[in-house]
Amino acid sequence: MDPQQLISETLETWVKERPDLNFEAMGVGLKLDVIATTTMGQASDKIADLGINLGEFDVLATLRRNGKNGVLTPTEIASAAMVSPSGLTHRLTQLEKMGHIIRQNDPNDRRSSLVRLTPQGRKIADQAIERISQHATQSLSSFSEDEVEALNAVLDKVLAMISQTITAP
Amino acid sequence: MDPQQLISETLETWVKERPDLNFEAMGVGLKLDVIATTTMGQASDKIADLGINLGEFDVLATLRRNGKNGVLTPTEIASAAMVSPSGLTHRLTQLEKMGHIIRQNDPNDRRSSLVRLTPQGRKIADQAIERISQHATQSLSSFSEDEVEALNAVLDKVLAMISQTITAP
DNA sequence: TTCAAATTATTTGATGTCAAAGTAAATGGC
DNA sequence: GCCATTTACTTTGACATCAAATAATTTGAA
Repeated sequence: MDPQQLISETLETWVKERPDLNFEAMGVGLKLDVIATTTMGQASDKIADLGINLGEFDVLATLRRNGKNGVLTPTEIASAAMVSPSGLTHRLTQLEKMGHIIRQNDPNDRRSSLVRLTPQGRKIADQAIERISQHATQSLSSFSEDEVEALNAVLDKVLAMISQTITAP
Repeated sequence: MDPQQLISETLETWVKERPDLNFEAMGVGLKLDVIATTTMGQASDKIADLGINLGEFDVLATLRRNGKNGVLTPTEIASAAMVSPSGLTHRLTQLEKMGHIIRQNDPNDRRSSLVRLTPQGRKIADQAIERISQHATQSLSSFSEDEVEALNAVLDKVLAMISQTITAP
């Protein structure tokens, strides 16, 4: 069913069943979730034929963005990609199988390792970021420059609020 | 790391590495994703001690909102909750174990079944929706009424655009 | 110096999800 | 009325993720 209609019906019926509660803010959350899920799903589709998923792209992108040599430790990647250590291990294993990264010993700390982007991995990362950024731009193409800026501003404000909540629950 | 800072650093480094691409829209998507993920995580935490997760709550809520008798078929629930058939079966099994729903035979169609909310399940659904709606309201408490309305409007516009994309890929 | 505590990465076990196959029953064109 | 098609739900298999436990190593305080 049409997501937009689904959400508005959900809110309407809740108001009818529980008129004592306020659902306006929850509606915002619901919409944000549907939008994010849909958008990420579309982005995932855009790079599916490159053989990687969004989580793996995130790792390649983190290495690619890291400029110069494209080398980081797993800990550094995990913190940048907001993924658990175990989740990262799995992603690195997959990417290594595909030849997009290699794991090397860290000469300074034998507990750790160095993850290095291969030329092939760099190529994949570049193709993926091109498609993803272009798809995003296209998705917002009916918004004016001012509207995008306003959207960015309000999202920044929400993000700032969330950051507070995290540090002070 | 602070999500807001993480996103802005990500965008900055991308601009530096790939000045040929436009990352403004992608930034919007990134922010939406982080906000949605964080918000849903917090909502999940709010109901964790009720023994249900967000997906299970979605099923209970769908039944609870359905007014009068709180009876729906699995197909109806799946379409309202935007979950796959297999995912729904699992949720129903869990909820039945907890005693929040019961599955009955559909007298009119023996392929189908009727999912009925128990009084206990109704109580859990009511507690959960109270907490979730209140948490959402609190999360947006620093926004004015006008700002929330503006936020809603822009999200509606994005949703409308997404609905188009889905039907015409 | 020595050893307990912290750090780093991986493994393990559990969860939640989906796609596709499987099972069962209703529907409708002929 | 018959049988292929459609519909409805469940089961199976695969996958990604996380939390917790584990193993190896470094660090730092006594």
